[in-house]
Amino acid sequence: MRIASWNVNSIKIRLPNLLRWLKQAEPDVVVLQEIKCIESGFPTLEIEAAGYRCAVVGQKTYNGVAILSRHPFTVERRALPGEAEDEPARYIEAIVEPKGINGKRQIVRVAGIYFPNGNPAPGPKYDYKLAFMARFEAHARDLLAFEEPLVLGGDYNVIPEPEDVYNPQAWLTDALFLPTTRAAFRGLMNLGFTDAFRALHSEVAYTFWDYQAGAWAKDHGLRIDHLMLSPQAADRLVASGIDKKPRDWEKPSDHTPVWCELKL
DNA sequence: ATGGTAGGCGTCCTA
Repeated sequence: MRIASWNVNSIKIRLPNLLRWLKQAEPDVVVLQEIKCIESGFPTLEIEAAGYRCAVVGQKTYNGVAILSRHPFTVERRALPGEAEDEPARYIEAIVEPKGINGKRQIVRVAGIYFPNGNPAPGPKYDYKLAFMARFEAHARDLLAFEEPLVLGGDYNVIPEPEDVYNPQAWLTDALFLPTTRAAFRGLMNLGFTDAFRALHSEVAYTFWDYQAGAWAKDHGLRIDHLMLSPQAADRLVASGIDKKPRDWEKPSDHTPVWCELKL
């Protein structure tokens, strides 16, 4: 079971790249962020033709998340607990149920999350980021109680450690790297989650390169897209990676996919 | 050198 996360920065612009990547990477489940459209504008037919069912939590112009899956799934949540109807579209959660081997039922719960950027900090946007992270942590704690394979994937907009940014000194006051942000992220991790990429890789690696200032050419990147695994998922982790190729294609997203493989 | 780029029901806002 291969599960991936990708901030596509507009599904309309990125559809050709998404279809190309689905074909070559063959993920079972993908969570997308920043689709930037409402559900009726989502290219469901094209993605279904590629073999994936879709669920969309849409929003015009900004944000928006989706889950794609080759296996049957049911959507469990379309927002975090306690969020209002008009809250930005940043969360989707589903239970994926692949065909069992020997008739054995095996499920994996997958959440797709688009955390607030939070800049400029301090300010109301940063306050919102921290409030979102607190709401998310409370829900993640509840989900852990199910003791099931669980993957929380998305654009966390958090640089966890200095080695996850090309120039930590330049990012000390940024909302993605402030001590308060990193502490909130650690609080979440310390509930018992495993970073699927870092668990298997010690090398420097990034998932995002800004469009500006030749960041991609100079490899000035950040690692801000993460797949967090519950203990039951971490026990099944056999591989993970960051697929840099799509960042080098025509009309790229500024993010590239992160993925993990679970032996269910 | 305080710039630069991308996307969107867009002449600004977000990232």
